[in-house]
Amino acid sequence: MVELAPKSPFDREKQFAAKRRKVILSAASAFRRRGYHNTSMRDIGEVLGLTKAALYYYVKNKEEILFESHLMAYGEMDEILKMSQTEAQSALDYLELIFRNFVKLLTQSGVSILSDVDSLSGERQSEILKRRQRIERAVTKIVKQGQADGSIRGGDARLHVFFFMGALNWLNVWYDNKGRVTGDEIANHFSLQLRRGIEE
Amino acid sequence: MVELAPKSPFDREKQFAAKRRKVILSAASAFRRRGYHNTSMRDIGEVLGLTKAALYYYVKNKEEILFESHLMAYGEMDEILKMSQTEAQSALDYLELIFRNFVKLLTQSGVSILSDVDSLSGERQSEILKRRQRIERAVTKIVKQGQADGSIRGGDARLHVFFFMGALNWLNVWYDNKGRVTGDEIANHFSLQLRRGIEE
DNA sequence: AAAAAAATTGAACCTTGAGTCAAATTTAAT
DNA sequence: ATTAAATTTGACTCAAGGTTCAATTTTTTT
Repeated sequence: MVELAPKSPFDREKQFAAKRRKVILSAASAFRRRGYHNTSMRDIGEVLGLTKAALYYYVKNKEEILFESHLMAYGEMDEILKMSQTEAQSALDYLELIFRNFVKLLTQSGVSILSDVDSLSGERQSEILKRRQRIERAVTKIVKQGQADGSIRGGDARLHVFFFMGALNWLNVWYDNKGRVTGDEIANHFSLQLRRGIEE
Repeated sequence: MVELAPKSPFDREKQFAAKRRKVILSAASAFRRRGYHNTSMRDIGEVLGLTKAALYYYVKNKEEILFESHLMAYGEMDEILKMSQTEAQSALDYLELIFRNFVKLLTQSGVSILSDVDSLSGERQSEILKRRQRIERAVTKIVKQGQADGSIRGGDARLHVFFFMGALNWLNVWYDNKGRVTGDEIANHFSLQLRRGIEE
């Protein structure tokens, strides 16, 4: 409840933004575990010691929370994709690195890929789908590069991608921090399985 | 609306069971596409030319539909798993075959794996989770056999399984019969990627 | 064609949970 | 300490959608 006391006159906005972010992250985590519709505004507030009414001070409505949590996840994934590719490595190496970081993102940060896209309506839904597509395209592009540079075997690049992106999404369903398997172990295992699955 | 006219006095039950099954399959398909909570009883009825009230002649409530569609999917998967394993083949070959059939099941029959398990309550939820576990265990067992007979490389067998089962579940999200890729293509592609990913 | 059983419906009921708002409380600034 | 702004709340409204049921229509049986 009590945070580090802010002194300078202008962290107002920051303070607000930070708490808003907390709301969204916390909600996203609940959405991931229980699903969007099985999580009430009351539930979301409770975790943070707030009434559901208080949430509306930070967000316009529930859908906005879902929307923003999607944005957040895809934002992080964009960051990972932006990592500069070392010249030396093959496209496969590059892809493996990206995938490893995706796994880390999902297992170690609070961020989670969400799938209740259908609960978003109109513009928001299509924006999120565009973001997902953009990521899929970027990854597919790398796969194609790999097929060109000889590090990745042929075949429908999109199918290659769907396969291992599926593994990633499914991770969200079963992975639980408290399990015996650590995020690093998963990252290692998964990136090897990815590599073997598509290498030349 | 009009079906083949039944004659014998005893297809009553059959008739009823058949229509009930239709209701469930149709609903399952909608759940898969739009999600459980984004599909109203009205929606479900509409597809079949029924009022939502009529549905209650066939099912006790909405949750029962979700429950039964899960059962149906896992029932089919159990069937696939029951296929006798030819002595000759390695565990990896066997696994590949099973996986291929899983993919076919999801792309070609109306059956779909559903994920709204959290919308089931109490007993039902745990029964479904048990069924899923049972399948996962059976598959994991095959992987372990493969590691023993030398056809599958080492590593945490459960992680091997989660990876490609993820691909399977994700399939449900993006695959659409009307797309350019056929179910067979996917089956071929996926089973190869599975094999390569874990072979010794 | 009448009677019985099966199937379907329209109209209501009821619960849940999202969203609103004026008032109360807490925190920061003077 | 006082004031003002920021934050939170309790009580309420409202709509959506699941569920019920008596009445109606359709189908089957005799």
